[in-house]
Amino acid sequence: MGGCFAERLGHYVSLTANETEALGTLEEQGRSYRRGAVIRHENDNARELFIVQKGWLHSYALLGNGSRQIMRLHFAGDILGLSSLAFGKSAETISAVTDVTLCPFDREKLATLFEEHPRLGALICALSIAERVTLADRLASIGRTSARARVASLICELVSRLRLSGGKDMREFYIPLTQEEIGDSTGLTAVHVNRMMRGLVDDRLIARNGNFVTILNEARLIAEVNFIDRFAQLDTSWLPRAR
Amino acid sequence: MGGCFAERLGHYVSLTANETEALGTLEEQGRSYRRGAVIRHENDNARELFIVQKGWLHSYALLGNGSRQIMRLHFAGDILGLSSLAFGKSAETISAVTDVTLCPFDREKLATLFEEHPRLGALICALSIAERVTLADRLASIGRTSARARVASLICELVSRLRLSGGKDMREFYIPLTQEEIGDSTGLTAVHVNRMMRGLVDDRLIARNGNFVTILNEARLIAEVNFIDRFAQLDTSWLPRAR
DNA sequence: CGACCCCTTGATTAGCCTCAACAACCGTGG
DNA sequence: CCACGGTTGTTGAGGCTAATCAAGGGGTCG
Repeated sequence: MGGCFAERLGHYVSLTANETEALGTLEEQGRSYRRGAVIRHENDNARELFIVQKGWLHSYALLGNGSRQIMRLHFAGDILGLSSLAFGKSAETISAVTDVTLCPFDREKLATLFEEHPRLGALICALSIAERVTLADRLASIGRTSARARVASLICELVSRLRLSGGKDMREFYIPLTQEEIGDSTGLTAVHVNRMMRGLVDDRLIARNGNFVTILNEARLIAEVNFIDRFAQLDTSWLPRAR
Repeated sequence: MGGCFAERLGHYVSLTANETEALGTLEEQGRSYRRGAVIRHENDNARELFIVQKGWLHSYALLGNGSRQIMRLHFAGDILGLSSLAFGKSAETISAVTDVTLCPFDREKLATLFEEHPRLGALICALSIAERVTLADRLASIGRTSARARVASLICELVSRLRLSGGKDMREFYIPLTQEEIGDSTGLTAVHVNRMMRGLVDDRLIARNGNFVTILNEARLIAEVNFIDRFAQLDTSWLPRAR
């Protein structure tokens, strides 16, 4: 416990002792939520951000026509609720896909961080930009590719992100998403997601067993998709010096 | 021209003399490009950012299947090329929709800005987050709404953004986009964009005359769409103190 | 055991794409 | 000044993809 945020940022730069300490003082006690819990509704006033310590979450918008668009899945290490920095309220609903533990910290304390540790402020800025770019990738996937490619693309994204914590050689993944959730991520109906997954299985690109997905032919899977692994290559060379 | 950037950031906070000066030193001489010029290709190494001084641009991705997804339209005052902060290269192709003038400034100088003017660093961070949220709005539009609603939504977005510089009472707008570009923004074909526009005209929601679009029934237009005007309400209350 | 959720599959429908043809417009060069 | 090619807008016909509607099965939790 403690240091969720430092651990995350430490992936990108070597933190000084000063920085690590400053990050430590941001965080409050971790909080746990049950599967299905709503952490925050769209338009809730929000002065807190979170680091995900354990579990899966997703953020989504509910539309007037009753449908839902999932914007992003969040795993351990991800920063939640950045939109409160820009708007003071949540732009999306955030809810727990599995049981989760979150490390909250206050938005006001980030101001101090920007003042006293400009390198960390700039790094957070870079992370939010990287998140925007992955959203743009998904936009291209949904706007301009077939249903099959969208599903394959989501699988590629999950694989790439899960390997960050699970090791580069992982081939089998536990994916606690319903087909409806996959549909809401990819702009498809659950029924059609089912058919597309079946197609991928029939073509031996993947195998499925309950919520476990095994990658059988990664080369072909990637070939069907416009997948770019963004977070693999964050450039931190321009950041100011550490304090 | 100095001060493009200061002018933009000045919309959100009152800049101190110190801050204005610091922003002024960032900028190099403005550069002009002709309609259709590519400012930057996807994956170009890029150490520069730009502020748009005049004209329209768009950023887009070209997919393996030959199609294009336009991520965002950029107008006067917008910041271009933020993705180079995260990756050191451009995540998207940026090109000029009309003749444009851009004010470039160097990425390295932003590091100094983060150090010496933490408030401005935090503000830039907030702006990049706001941009992410508008991208998420478009994702929901494309993933979960009909062709007609997507086109209407794009019109609403343009109207809202053009009024920022043109005045709140504007009802007629010059929109220098081809129907193909509208399609590439909304995930539709040019042919279908044409039919949807025709529908909006037939229903007297809008009128068209060449590239001019007049809003006839804004209430109904908005009612068909899940439109939220994000930039109207940027929250800067948490920012650190100015220097 | 029943209720509910999720997955699966089939049949049908609707929305958007593709292909095609033509008109209008623009900038260019003869 | 006009002829020309190229781009953009417009409209129709037909086809394909994904949605909708529907029904049944398995699993889990109370």
